[in-house]
Amino acid sequence: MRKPTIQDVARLAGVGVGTVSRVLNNHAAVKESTREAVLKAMAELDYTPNPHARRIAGGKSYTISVLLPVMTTEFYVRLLNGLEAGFQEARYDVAIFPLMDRSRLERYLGSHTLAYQADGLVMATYNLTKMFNERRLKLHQPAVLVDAYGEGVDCAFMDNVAGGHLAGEYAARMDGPIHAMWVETELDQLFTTRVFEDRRRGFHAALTEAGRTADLEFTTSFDSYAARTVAAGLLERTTFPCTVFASADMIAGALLDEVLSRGLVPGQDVKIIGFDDQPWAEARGLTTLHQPVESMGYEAAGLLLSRVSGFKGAPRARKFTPTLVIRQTA
Amino acid sequence: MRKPTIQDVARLAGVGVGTVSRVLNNHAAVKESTREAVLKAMAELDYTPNPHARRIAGGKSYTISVLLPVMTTEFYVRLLNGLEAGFQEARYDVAIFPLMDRSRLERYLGSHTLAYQADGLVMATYNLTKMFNERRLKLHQPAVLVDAYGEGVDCAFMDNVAGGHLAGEYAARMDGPIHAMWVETELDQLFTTRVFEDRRRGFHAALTEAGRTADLEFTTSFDSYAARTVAAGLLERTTFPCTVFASADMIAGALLDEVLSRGLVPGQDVKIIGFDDQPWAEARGLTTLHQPVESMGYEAAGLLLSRVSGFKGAPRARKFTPTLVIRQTA
DNA sequence: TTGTAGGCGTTATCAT
DNA sequence: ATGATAACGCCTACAA
Repeated sequence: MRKPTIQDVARLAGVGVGTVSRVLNNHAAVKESTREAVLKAMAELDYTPNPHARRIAGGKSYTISVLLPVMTTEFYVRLLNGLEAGFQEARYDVAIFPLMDRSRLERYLGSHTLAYQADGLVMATYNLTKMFNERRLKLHQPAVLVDAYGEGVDCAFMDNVAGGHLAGEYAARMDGPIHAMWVETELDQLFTTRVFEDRRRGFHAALTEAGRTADLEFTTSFDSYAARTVAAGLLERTTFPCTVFASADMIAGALLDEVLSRGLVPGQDVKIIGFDDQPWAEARGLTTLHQPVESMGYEAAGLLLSRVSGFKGAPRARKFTPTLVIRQTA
Repeated sequence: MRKPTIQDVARLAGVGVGTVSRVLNNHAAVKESTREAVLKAMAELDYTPNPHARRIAGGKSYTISVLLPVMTTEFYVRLLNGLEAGFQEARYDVAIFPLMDRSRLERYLGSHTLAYQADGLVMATYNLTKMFNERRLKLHQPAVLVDAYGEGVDCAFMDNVAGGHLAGEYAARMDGPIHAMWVETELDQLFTTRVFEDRRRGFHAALTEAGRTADLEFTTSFDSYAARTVAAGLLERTTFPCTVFASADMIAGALLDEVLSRGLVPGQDVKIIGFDDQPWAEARGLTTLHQPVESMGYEAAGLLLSRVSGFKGAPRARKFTPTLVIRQTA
């Protein structure tokens, strides 16, 4: 009752193991009739190749590892969807290795894990290649960065500067003071991300170009309760009408709550621009920046797959740009 | 510059590969002096064993696969933490295979994926063993259910009935009408979970035992905006003071928002009991049910590891019980 | 076009 | 206590 091997298939089909291997990896030159015979034998035995053996024999294991920060946000679900879609088309499996904290990272850098043994590695949000270099560790398989930018590596990333710029352009056209709510960035030097910094840069650039400046600016942690408190502070100090760029939908949602609870009218007294286009954004009429996250993931998969297949060209960087979705709040 | 192998280590240490393998798996009988020599050589070469080769050689790969529904909730992060802690102690790696939808599941059932080839399999939330049986597929490695219950398999699960009961007992002691807010359960027959149904059963049982009954009951989707709307409806219809069992903290949070925005006093006009003890629950003073999720994951890891090590006893089921954390809202 | 044989990195079974 | 050596399941020359 043990799992059938390539030998079993060869025997049943009356061919050599080499031939079976050839049809398995559709290496050219297999007579159609024998190919069919082999396929039939495989089906009959319910044979599936052993990825470990494949890998060990110097071939591919058809597995891609994804190093992903553990965040309970919609963003990563969408990213995963895009990645999976791309890899699945090429019949690759993806295994996720959650990066919970720094100690976890150390383990991966220890380089004995399975993550390290797949055909390719995708690193989301954090550019871990730096670390590999610093420690003079060699990456033994092709890698791609997604939602991050790095020199010398293929990468697919979101242009948060452009996103912030779009928000700024739009806000500059509104009457009344312009405010902003930013998100506190992580302090861990390893796990640091520049998204909010970028959104801010783009936003300010756009305002400047339009001859305007930001009035009040607040920073909050990425937590709806905290954001709500900060939003209250903002509403205390502003005059109306005003426009607020809340650099993440979660923040925008909290602000929206606070606005409504004060009997103010969103889109009129307070114009709100979010960022992310969360699933609920449409229902709440939130004007926000939509990010093509799935496309970014899909593209990253394509970049990596080309490397896995032997592509040797120069590193490629693919930039994705958010689009402004105008709804009722602004 | 290729990765060092056991051969390299053996050569450097001046011993045979067999000896190196022995110290690697600390099989008995290796002279202390040679063991040290081998260890030194491994360190020097920065050697780490190849899990694929280990697996192929009939040994173990020291990798566990976790089949996990992709959900952006704190719950799964905590669960993962517990699982990882358990496996890590035994020096096992864990690879996560995300279950996004039914088609994904089909692939895993196809049984050729790497997920299927680890030393053990943990299935979270969904009892996939049923499916394996229905299709007469054989699981080639030990499996454990976590956050799910199943006959004939080891499992570690949360007693949501008991949790609901605790909420009911507590609510029954309050003055005024008792209401409840439930969460709409998924409709996919495969991906169905009974947690909210269980919480409800326990809750009603407790009320009955106390000679009371639930007054208003609402159902909402698992979304804070929708919940807020439902909460508003509830507050329109009730009299005060009242007590509300919100069967998930996210729902409780939305209700709390609505209560505050109406100038009502939580814990006085409206007593709120949540479920989950989310990170923010303490800051908001939410009375809620705390689930020992990490412990559950840790225990599941232990159960699986014992199987992987050859334990043949009858299936074991470990039940974990939530505890009521009383804060300001009730 | 196809079969045979060597090798991938380990573990396990022999001897010694 | 330890060193050869045969598996493990597959891929890839090489030969036919």
